[in-house]
This record gives sequence, C-alpha cells and structure tokens, in this order.
Amino acid sequence: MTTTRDAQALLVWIDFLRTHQMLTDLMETELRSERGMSLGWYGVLLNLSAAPDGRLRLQELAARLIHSRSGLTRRLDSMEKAELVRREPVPGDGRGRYAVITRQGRNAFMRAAPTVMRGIETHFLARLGPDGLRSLRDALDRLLDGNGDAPPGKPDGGTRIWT
Amino acid sequence: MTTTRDAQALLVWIDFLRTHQMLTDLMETELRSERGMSLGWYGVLLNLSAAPDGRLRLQELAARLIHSRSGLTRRLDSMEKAELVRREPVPGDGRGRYAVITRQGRNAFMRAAPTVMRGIETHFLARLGPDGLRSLRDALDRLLDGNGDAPPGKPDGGTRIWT
DNA sequence: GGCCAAAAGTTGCAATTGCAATTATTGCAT
DNA sequence: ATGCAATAATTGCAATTGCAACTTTTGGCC
Repeated sequence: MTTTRDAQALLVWIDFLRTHQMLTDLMETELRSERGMSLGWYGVLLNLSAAPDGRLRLQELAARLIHSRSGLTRRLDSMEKAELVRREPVPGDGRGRYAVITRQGRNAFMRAAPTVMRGIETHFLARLGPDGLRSLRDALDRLLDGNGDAPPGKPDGGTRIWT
Repeated sequence: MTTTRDAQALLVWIDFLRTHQMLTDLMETELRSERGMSLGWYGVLLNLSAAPDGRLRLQELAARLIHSRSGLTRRLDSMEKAELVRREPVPGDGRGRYAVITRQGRNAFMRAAPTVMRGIETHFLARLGPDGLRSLRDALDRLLDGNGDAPPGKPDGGTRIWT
C-alpha cells in the first residue's frame, strides 16, 4: 500500500538522483575541459596528497574511493603512465604495495583543486546558501548514520570518500 | 583562498557522493537479487507505465532518463529481447519510434515496484524521518533550482527522472 | 519538384567498470 | 617445518556507457 509519505519520498528520491547526476556531470565536464583530468583521478590525488608521506596502501586507498579493487588497479596503471603516481613495495609485507603521489602528481593536484573548489562553490555552495547547506548536512547525516560503511555482503567495505 | 565555509562545503559534497553511492548500491543490489532487474530497466518500465497508452517516443523516454540516446537504444534492445517492451513505428513520422510497455512489462514492473518502494522506505524515508525528508527536499530544491534541466552544452537536455 | 539542413535512431569504437578467477605472500596451527 | 586458509593485488572477461559517425526521414526554401 502506498501512503502519501511514500509517494513524497519517491519524488524526493528521484530528485536526489537527478541532482547527483546534474552536479557530477557539471563538475566532471569542467574539470576535464579545464585540466584534462577526471574526477576519478582527482579523488586519488586528493587522498594521496592528504595522506602522511603522500602514500597509502592500495587497500586503504580503495577503501577511501568508490571503486572496486580491480578498478583501482587499472586507474593507477594509467596514472602511473602519466607519472602522477608510482607504486612501491611495502617493506614488511611482500603482498602489499603503496601508491605514492609524485611531485608531478602534487602539481597536477594543486592546479586542479581550484577548478574543483570553484565548482563546489558555484554549483553547490552558492545555490544552497547557508540554510541549504545546513539542511543538506542534516539530511545526509541521518542517511549515513548507522550505515557509514558499505552495506554488508558487498565486495569491499570501507569509508568511501570520492568517486 | 579557501574559507571555512568552503572546507565545510567540500565535506558535505563528499558526504553527498558517499550517500548517493551507498543508496544506489543498496537499491540496485536488492532489486537485482529479488527481482533480477536493474534500476535502469526499472526506470524504463516506470516511465512507460506512467505514460498515456504505455508508450513514449524514444526521445521523450531518453529525456526522462539519465542516459544518452545510444545507451537507451541498447537498453531497449535487451528489454525487447526479454519482451518487456516493444518498439512500434510512429504513424506520422517515419523517423521516430515508440517504446511500448508490454503486458509482461507491466507485470514485471508491478512485481518490482514493492521491492523498490520498500527500499526507499527502509533506507531513505525511515532514516530521514519527517524532518530529514523536509531538510533534504529543501536542499535539493535549492540545488535544482535554476538548473532543472541539463547543463548547457551537454548532448541532450531534458527532464531526467531516473537512472 | 529538387536540394539541403535538421531531427530520430542506430551502430562502431574505445574507455570504464565490476565480478570471478588467479598469483603471490603471509601467518597460524599442527 | 609444513600445510592451508586468509589477504593483497592483478588479470580475464563480459557488460555498460558515451561520443562520434552514419542512415533514414522530414520539412522548409528556391
């Protein structure tokens, strides 16, 4: 049985999907045209540059991103070819590898960051306004609450931070 | 220069991405495991079943979905093979085609709808609560406002309604 | 009537993605 | 010390996606 509130929730859900699509399209297009970089690459650089020593185990990195491990492997392949990242063995553990951001990677990140931040300002912050930002944070907190991690039964859990 | 509000906005933006990922993963997984249907197919069936006479020009349908035209063509190919949809010529216009939902398509939709609605209830509505739903609607309205359609310069504009 | 730009769909192609299987390594239990 | 399950990362493969090019049809314009 479909109550009025259910119907409302469906509409909001659809708006949620539309909004996400609109915003990510905008940001991706801008970043790609201005800096020739995808949001995916940006996410890797963001996480690595914030990590101590600019390095993260692949597993840790994957946990912060929204990708499966296989996806990360291939993304790092191309980023390594572009010399934004390099892989290094982990001293104590022969299985693991570090992804390390290179100097060029940091430069690329610093050049890209203003574009992304400007996008967030214009498309996100400016439209929301202080009240909207509060509203959104409130709602997202509720949604993430109690499920901050991946749903059970999914391949790899973790705290996802970027596309 | 990065202000405090900018930094906050970045965090909220990241939460927004994470939330979207978490919710769509949940819904997709549930729908697929319980009904063997993707959210993409569901979107097509939802739109067609709501349309007068259960039919929509491909262009109209594409405009309501979040896909490019080519994506829709191939999705309809597979749905047509599953006999959930069929294509028909448009009387007055030899270029156009209708996508028409079949009886089996309506049945599949009716079976799938409860799963989707339950997902929206449990993962979305229940967590948000009345206040959270209000907050979210408020925020999304602000974000969509003034950009209800596709960004300029993108391939196909339109009112997107589903993945 | 004939021409040509625009519109509707489809298809070729390349890139991205995820799942499952594979390889290499580790650490525990015997 | 040996065997074996668990962990880390990669690779094979198939599905999905978007862009650009292409085909067909339309409709205006001369």
